[in-house]
Amino acid sequence: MDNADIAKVFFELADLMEFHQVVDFKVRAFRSAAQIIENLPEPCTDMLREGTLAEVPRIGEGIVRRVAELCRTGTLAELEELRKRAPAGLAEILRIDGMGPRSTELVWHELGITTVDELEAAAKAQRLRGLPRFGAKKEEKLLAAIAAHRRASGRYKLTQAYPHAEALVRQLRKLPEVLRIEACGTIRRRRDTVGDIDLLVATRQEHAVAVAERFVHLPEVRDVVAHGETKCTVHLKDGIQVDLRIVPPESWGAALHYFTGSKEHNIAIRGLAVRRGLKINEYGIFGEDDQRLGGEEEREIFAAVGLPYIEPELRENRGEIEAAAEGRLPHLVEERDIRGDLHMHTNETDGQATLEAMVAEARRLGREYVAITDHSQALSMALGLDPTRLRAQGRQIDALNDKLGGRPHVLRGIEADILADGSVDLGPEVLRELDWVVASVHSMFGLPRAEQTRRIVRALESGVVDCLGHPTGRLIGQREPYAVDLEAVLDAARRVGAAVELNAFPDRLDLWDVHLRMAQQMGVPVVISTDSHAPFHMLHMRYGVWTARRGWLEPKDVANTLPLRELRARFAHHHRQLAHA
DNA sequence: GCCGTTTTCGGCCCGACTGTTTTCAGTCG
Repeated sequence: MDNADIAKVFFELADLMEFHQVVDFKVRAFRSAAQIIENLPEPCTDMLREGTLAEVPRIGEGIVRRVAELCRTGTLAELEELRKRAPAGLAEILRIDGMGPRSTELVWHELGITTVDELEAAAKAQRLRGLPRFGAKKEEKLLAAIAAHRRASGRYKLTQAYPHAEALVRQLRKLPEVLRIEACGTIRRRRDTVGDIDLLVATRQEHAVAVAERFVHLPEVRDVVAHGETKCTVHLKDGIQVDLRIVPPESWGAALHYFTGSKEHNIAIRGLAVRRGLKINEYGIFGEDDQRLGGEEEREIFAAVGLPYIEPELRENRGEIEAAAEGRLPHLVEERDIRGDLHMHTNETDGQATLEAMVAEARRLGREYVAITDHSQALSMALGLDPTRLRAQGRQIDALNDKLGGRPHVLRGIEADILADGSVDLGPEVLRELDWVVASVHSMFGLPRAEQTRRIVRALESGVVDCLGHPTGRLIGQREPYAVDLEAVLDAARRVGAAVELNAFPDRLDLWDVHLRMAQQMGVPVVISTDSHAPFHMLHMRYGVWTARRGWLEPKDVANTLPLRELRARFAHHHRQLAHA
């Protein structure tokens, strides 16, 4: 069982316990344990074996015992017991907006409702309104929520939601009443997927109603879920939910911190505040007798608990508070640190633009170097290059370099397929003519974990690979990562001095936060690349940088922040090896 | 279930909105 499997069990356990009036704090403890296990930097099972699991904060005796049981038997006796007592469909009902544990339990016990379909039927037949706290309006809202649940089922890619957030912010900023505005929540923390868009506005008290009114009437809004004086919720025309909060300017910093989250980070910060006799809420920092001590700027929140400012991307309660307290917060990489882009395609294979057009865009963006890495021959559906075509492209690149005088410097590269047996698609006699070799898996995603791991490790150990492309192969919302022991892969990369890619393409963002930290801790360089198939894709670099920041990466961890000469020196060993092959 | 410069017991973040209440529970973030 990997960390995600174990986390899932604890999430389910917490959900089921909620139906059975188990002490709320116990449920929360399981849920927080699930979240922590999901994000552990190494396999939970290894930590259990080594006895280090219990050292993790908020993982105690009870959780360790259950993890051991899980490893031994594959399940938990108490989970099986609860599953027998609560029908499986209740978990889905719990995800309907407006249905919490108490209401779900109520409709189950009173009306025997155990599925979303049954809930919908009961609402339509007006059979819910007899229950306490259920009325005609609640039935109506539930029907709408069920429809929304079926439509939206889940989360949006950050790269889908972010432009919406930008557009809404741009429009509201034009209102004279709006003093400050920013998107918070998962958008500001740059998580790869977001459930909704959180907007925060600062305005004078007397203007709050007017701002809320303007917001719910924006042209993008399809329907209004809630419309209060300080809080509104709407759905946009494409289904995404937007929450707007309105606060007075003196509360801006406190609210910005509060609505940026994460929830776990906020709880930890508030816990520190409580110990200092302070109260922090979205309106400010308060001392004895509720005396207001600050909250206009976000920095004041951290200062109140004795910490330096913590970047939003780090706020997941994954050690950032301890790091801040000890003065060892990372100096996160920024987009302007990026000097080159080392993965892109042209219309020689499956790209949409010519070599010249791609390089022209890189020049416009001020890149110092770019690597042209078209597909290799094995990827026939993308018209992969054989040695002859690759050499012809190389001559074109040489000519372009002469013409542009090295602004940017264009590197001859390839994205070579890693074949089923772990060999690299092109031989050393061809690869030695190149400046940059990316190797990627594009087939046989379903191999068993051990085999997939062996395959990728073998490709790295060939010694000809500069960078492993999109190491997990996931496509957000479409394809799960392939089963692979990433720690073993990273260890192989470290041994042979290869980099791993952070693929900035919106569907991929692969690697992501947990892996990036693992790579950093193991000393494996990361390359942030756009995998561009068209000139405008090069703008996706920002998504890659955001993801890198979530992985605590500093410029020194990212190889393409290096000047070209140093980059070449760092990977020269592959090319020396090739020359002698 | 977890945790401890106030504690091995007794706390555990906090406020807005809604619908149904005749004073508030449930839900959400």
